[in-house]
Order: sequence, then C-alpha cells, then structure tokens
Amino acid sequence: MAKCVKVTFPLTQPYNLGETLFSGQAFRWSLENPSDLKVNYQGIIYGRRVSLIQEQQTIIAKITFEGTDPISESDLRDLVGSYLRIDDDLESFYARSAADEYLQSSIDQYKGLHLLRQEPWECLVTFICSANNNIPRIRLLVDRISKACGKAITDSQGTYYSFPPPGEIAMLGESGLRELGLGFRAKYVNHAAQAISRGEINLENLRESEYEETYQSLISLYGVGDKVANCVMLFSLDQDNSFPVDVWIRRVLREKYVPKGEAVPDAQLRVWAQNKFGIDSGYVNQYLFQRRRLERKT
DNA sequence: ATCGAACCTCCAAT
DNA sequence: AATTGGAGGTTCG
Repeated sequence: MAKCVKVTFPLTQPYNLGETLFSGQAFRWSLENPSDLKVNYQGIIYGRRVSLIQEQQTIIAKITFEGTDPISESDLRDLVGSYLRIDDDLESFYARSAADEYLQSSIDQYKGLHLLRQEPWECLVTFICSANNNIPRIRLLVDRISKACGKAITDSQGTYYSFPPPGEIAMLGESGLRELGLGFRAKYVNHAAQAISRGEINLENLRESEYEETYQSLISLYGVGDKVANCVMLFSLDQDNSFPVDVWIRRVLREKYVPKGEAVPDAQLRVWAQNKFGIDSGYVNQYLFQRRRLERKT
C-alpha cells in the first residue's frame, strides 16, 4: 500500500519555484498537471521521487513510496529545503544590488529565482553533456543515461529513473555512452566516471574546500574546463562566488558591464566579474543569465 | 602563450 | 528535398 509523506515550507523569502526549476541549472524536472488545478513539478532528489507545488507563500513537497524505503517528515524537510536552498537570504542580495540598474531590473523580472544545491555527480555529468549542445538535447542525454542504468522508481504517476552512480556509468564505458548519443562527450563522461568511482576525487568533500582547490580538482578531469567547473561549483558545491561564463553571460558582460575602452580578453572575463561582484557572483550570474538567455537576441 | 579548428548528433533554417 | 549551420564547451595542433 502506497504511503505519502508531505511537508510544507512557509516562505519568508521570495521564491519562484517554476522559474528556479527551469532556469537551466537542472534538467530533469517535469511539469505534471494531473487534472489538478495546481502546477505540479516532479523530479528526483538523491534517489527520491519528489513532487513540488507552490501556492503563494508556501511550497509543498510530497513523496509517495510503496512500503519499503520510508522517509521521515524531518528528513524530507532537510532534503528538499537543502536542494531548494529555501533559506537563502535573497533580500540581502537584492538590497546590495539595488544600485546596479540592469541587475535590479533583472531581479524585478525574476524575483524569487534561487540557486539550487544539486547532487554533485549528476550536476557534473549534466554539464559535461552541455558542451556544444542545446537544452532539449542535454535533457535527452541525461534521461537516456538514467534509463540505461539508473534505478527504476514507480509510483502512481509512472516510472522514473534515478541518476546512476559513477560505478554504474563507468560500466557503460565510452562505447555504451556513445550508443546513447553522447558523441564526443562520451569519453569525457566515461573518464569522469572512472576517476570518481576509483575515488580519485570525492565530489561531496569539495563542498568543504576553498574555491581554488575545488576548481583545480574539477578541471583536472578530462573534458571539464572553466565553464563546466564553475557550473558544478555553483549549482552543487556551495561555491557561491563561482561565475560560469557562457555565450549569454559573455554577451551581457560585454554589452552592459565591461567598459568599452577596457581590454578584457575572454579568458579573463570570469575573474574580472568575480572581482566586481565578489560573494554575490553566483547569484548575479544566475539573474543575468536568465534574463539575457530569455531575451534571445544575439 | 594564443587562437582556430575539430568534435558527435540532431534539428531547424535555407 | 537535400544541405548547411549551429547549439549553454573543451581539447589539440
């Protein structure tokens, strides 16, 4: 018999769940609407299938499970609260940003957009897959990897697959990953899976490390460069001063921030921005990215 | 050191 | 209808 655990988060800070879940940091959330009036987001957090709903000043998280593998209310609260970074002090960030006109208007537009705290391994693979790729295809690839060797989770809504641990993906090997359509990214993901499953790098431990140490550790992986490393650090490793520079961020920096006379090569844009935005770098990046990407002009 | 070109695959735009 | 261009990047020459 299916059981259900549910927790409610009363919001004291702005939170825009839909904007956050589909802001290009996570790629496995889906929008379900089972004749329900409420928008219902479904996804998997640390192997648990979670359903999320936002009503004005509240976010509700629900898990259903079949007898086995129960979870307590307080564990579910910790799991979801941590993933959603629900306690982040956005109002302070907003206050510090008020003087920056362009940033302020981006905040007005996407108020409540949060950074997430994802699983590092899944985040790493996701962003390796993002190289020279588009969003629908990134979703497709991560889905296929999960179906290929993730654990099936079935509930009333259907069957879903958890993201497989490094050892499982390592067993697919480069050729297995190529068959899933990863293309040249297959050897990158394979390499990372081998390295992590061998214990050469402990991703979770990097949460406790300094920016530079974490960064060096990540880019030591074949196929992980500056941009992917910063994405993983920002979206899963608590390194809030990270600043991933992709094509959209590069545009907005050059259009709105770097003075015309100032020669800042692409390779130095990240550090330039980090010096400017300091501890807010990560959140600034997320708001500027969201706005510039959705404006879609080149 | 720096800068293009090449890389898988899929799909939209000629 | 066949072909070309390009997509949230990284590596190699």
